[in-house]
Amino acid sequence: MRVTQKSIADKIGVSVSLVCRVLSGRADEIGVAEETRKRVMETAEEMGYVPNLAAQTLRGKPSRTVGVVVYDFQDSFFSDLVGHLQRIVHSAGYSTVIVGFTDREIDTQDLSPLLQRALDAVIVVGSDLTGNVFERLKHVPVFRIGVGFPGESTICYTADEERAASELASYLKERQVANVMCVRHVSPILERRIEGMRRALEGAGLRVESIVAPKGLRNFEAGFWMATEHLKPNALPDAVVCAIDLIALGVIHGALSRRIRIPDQLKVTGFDDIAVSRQIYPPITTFAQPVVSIVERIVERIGKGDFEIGVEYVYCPLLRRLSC
Amino acid sequence: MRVTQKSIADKIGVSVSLVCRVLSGRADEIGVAEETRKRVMETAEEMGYVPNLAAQTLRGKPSRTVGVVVYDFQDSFFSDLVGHLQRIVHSAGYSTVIVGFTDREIDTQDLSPLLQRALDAVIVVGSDLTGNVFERLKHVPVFRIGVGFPGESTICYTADEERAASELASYLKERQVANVMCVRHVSPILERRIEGMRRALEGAGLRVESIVAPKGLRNFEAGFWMATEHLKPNALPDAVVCAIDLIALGVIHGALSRRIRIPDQLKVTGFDDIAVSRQIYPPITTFAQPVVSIVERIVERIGKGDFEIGVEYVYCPLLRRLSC
DNA sequence: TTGTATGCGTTATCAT
DNA sequence: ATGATAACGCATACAA
Repeated sequence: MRVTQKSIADKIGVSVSLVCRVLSGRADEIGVAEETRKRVMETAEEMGYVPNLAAQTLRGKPSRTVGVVVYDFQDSFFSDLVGHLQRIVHSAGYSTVIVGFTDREIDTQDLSPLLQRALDAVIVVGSDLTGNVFERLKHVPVFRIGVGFPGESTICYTADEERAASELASYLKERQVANVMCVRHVSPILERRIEGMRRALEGAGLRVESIVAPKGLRNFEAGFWMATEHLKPNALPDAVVCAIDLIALGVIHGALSRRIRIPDQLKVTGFDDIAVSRQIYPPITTFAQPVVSIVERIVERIGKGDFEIGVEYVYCPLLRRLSC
Repeated sequence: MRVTQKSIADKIGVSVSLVCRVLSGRADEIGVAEETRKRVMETAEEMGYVPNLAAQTLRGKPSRTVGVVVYDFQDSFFSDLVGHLQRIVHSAGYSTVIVGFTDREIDTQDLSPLLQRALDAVIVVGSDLTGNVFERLKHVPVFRIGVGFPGESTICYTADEERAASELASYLKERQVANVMCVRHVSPILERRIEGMRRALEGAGLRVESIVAPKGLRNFEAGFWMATEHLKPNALPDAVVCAIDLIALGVIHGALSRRIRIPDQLKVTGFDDIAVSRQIYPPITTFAQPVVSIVERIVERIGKGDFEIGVEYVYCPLLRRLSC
């Protein structure tokens, strides 16, 4: 049996409420004999008392628990993000209950770990989630990292894709790129991002060809497929632009395996700055999403109870690396 | 205010206990008028009733929650693992409370999210954790993925490193490798693994040189440092053997950036088969830890309440790929 | 300075 | 077939 306030009280022959007052730290506030206080503290320590969260929660105490919904655990952008999130949230004294999905629709059943609990907030990571997910989470503030959909009641931190696109256009021009290929994809969010890039590139006078990956290919595979099916060594574009690093990774893998040299013969760009992008050779030119500061801001807002709905666009600096 | 059994009872003018019986599914078992049953169900649905986990837990119902302790979130072996774990655990009807650390000692405070909760089990992922972590988790069965330390009361699934080492030795011999470099490292667990490999390689008649990375370098950086500081283009070893893929990734990055061709001039091997190892070019020859089946077995055992202490050695097949 | 009583939401037991 | 009551562990208002 686990140690409760009652077991402590019984042991030293006082009442439960006295023990409670001491343990909840308001001993002096209310007035408790110093000696009693000491005895309670010592006994609690000695017996290994740990407060029962269920009981506290039932009494209405905030559980200091944050729910996390992760769309695609296979994309290391998200799993890295969860790592940071976990660390930052925890150092602010919260714990995390995580629910994740890869490549499938979410149903209500899936969210029950979050619905059943008293949560201080929910953080949704990953963009390919539609509105019905959020309708179930009405009783709790929802923060979202990624692109939201119109009319949703979340506090959304989104990459400033427009600015990124225009920065990319200038950079490619500066590097004498004239012909570009884009990898298109089933994900509506990535479509949107790559479409913004296409517009910016064409606006800057570049020629853009879009390659649509077959349905069912995941990110890396889509990039790999594009490289093996559409990169003709004798008619290469100057650059391939990708919506995320994982796709770029696939392009680079496909290109290198066909002995296409990067970046001499072909430049490749991504988005997200996942760890691998720095770890492969050549490292990928990409945009850094400032995930740490986003998460820090979110945790800070959770602490302050600042839940004002809205979208904030976050600047993602271009990291010029060897792939481009 | 959230919907409770009481609010449902009030609305349709019956007692709470009746509502409870219907909602907990034992309506027929005890005897409830079909019509009443229906009305309760419909009202609950309509009002959006969700059982209060805290109350259920307080009553002693298993919370169907599994605690997860992750040592190094930056190593994608672990973050991938968390993804699988999350998925498998969840599809068996459990939720996960995750606690993570990177590069620092764990103190009791850190574990409080786990200690406070009623957990069905704890799964510890990552090996560089000492005994005092587990002492605090005496009241709950602990499963461990990775190497345990002697005398610890956990149910441990460990890679069969001995078998892997001997497989590696045969493979390298088969490939006419005579001189090998090993990257050594501060982590005691990785030290142990690489030491086992060294023994096997020398036993097979290979010459092995160990390079010790400076303290403070993390996995990738240790590999990178080794490649840039110790690979002399005019005196290369035939192969570099690494304790994990992340270190191998660093070696490969360092080698490629110095125009050393892999695998013609230098072979590189890793361990873990993280996703990147397949995604970079050339892909890394490595050992696959069967994480999915390990996690599945653990979840199955949690369900059955089979908590018999012990160590199980798991076969990790060698995946022959282009880096070697 | 300390103790008693009450309620959070759910459920098991006993009573009607 | 349905209702009343008590208990889980904690925290508070109130009484002593």
